[in-house]
Amino acid sequence: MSAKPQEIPEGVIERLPLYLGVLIQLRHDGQSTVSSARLGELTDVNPAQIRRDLTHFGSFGKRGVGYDVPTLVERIQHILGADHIHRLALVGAGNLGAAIANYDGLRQHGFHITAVFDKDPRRVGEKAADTIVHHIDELARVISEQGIKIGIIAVPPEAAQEVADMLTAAGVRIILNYTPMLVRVPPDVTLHNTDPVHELLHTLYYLSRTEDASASR
Amino acid sequence: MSAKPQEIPEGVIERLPLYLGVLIQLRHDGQSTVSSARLGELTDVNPAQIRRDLTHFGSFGKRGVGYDVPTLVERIQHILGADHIHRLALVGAGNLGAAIANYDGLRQHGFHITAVFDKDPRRVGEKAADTIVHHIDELARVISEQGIKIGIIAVPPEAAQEVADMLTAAGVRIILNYTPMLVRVPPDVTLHNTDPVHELLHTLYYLSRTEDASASR
DNA sequence: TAGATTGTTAATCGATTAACAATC
DNA sequence: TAGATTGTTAATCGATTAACAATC
Repeated sequence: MSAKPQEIPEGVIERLPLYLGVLIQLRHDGQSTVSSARLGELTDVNPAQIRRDLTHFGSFGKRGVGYDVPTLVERIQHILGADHIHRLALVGAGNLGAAIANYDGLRQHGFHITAVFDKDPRRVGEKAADTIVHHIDELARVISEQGIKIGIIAVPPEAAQEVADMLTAAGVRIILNYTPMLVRVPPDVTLHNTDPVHELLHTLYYLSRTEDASASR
Repeated sequence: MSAKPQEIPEGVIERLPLYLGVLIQLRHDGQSTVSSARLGELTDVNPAQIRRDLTHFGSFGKRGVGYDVPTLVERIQHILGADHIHRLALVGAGNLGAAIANYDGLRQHGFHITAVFDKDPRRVGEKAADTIVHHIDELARVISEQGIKIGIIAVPPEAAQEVADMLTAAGVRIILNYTPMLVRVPPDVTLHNTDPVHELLHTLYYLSRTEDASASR
């Protein structure tokens, strides 16, 4: 009630995972320290911006030296809440679901898929990630038993809204939607859409521009 | 040389696909006109912002009435360069590749996957999207023959950079990278990374905040 | 100490929004 | 005409960047 909520700009939070990715790479390469200048090169972010972003959370560097890589990794992980394990629910065990389940980048960041659901009885009982595929009717029970707060939707588009509703009702707070459907969720649930079409349309603009330029006599 | 390049803010270009998605939905529902106010509700964007965004490209509305839905759809598609067909190359025919190939949201926006490649000889010759899987050694030939400018990387992470290099060398200008690897491309190639970890880490911050709040005594 | 690089302030820049005259 | 809603200006807001004193 006395500590103010410290309104952090959205842009800062978006850049932290970017810094983190590069820092983990640096740590892996055995770099012990890194300057904001070097980090700026690697992330295409202005060094002053990096320093300013970090000061929102404290002072992590040493003047004249730079930032200690392992320490900064831990600090950012802590800020993001990525310093402990999170259980995920994956709904849909088709091609897309299988790709996500096999992807171990998630595990490296502490995201463990501990529940997988599918509607198709033939897929129920199969292995996926490190668990067994449940029928979707079990969703509410399994998710609340495990206290899962993060869900991934990888079902056919027409089922997306229904699945989102089920996840929400079961207590999920973050939803990653891999279908192109716009789904509605209550205000206290954070939704992220991952639609290749969106990205393509966006970049397409720049392609059209340069092609027009070279095509125009 | 005389018409100035009309520097359009990045944010504007990012929002256009969002507007387009909703407008296509509205058109499908038979809505003939829409106001910026209504569009604002549906997209969570300030109506003034929508109007201002559109004026970068002309005046498409009618005062007192709103915007004609089919017309605005066509205008935005034209601005983005999505008013004609684009051929795509997909590299990687595993689970993820198959999911992308089967996804018909791409086709609806004029993105046709006309070339698929894989390293595994057992997959070569299989059907994928509307075409046959080629061996990756054929990549340069097929892409340049078809004049493909957009490529999707859906291979194991360790091969990402190599594939990016091959695509770039073959003349591809836009790359969608579905691996978690940070790949390097020349400045005239636009790269988009789609990494679930990034999104999750980002949203996680907000989850941690609210949980801390309720957990702190 | 001299050199380097942070943390932080102040200046710049650009994007968002409110307001309203134009006009359908 | 009265009501609605755009296009556009001007005001606000916030984010980025340059600059530099603090300090390792």
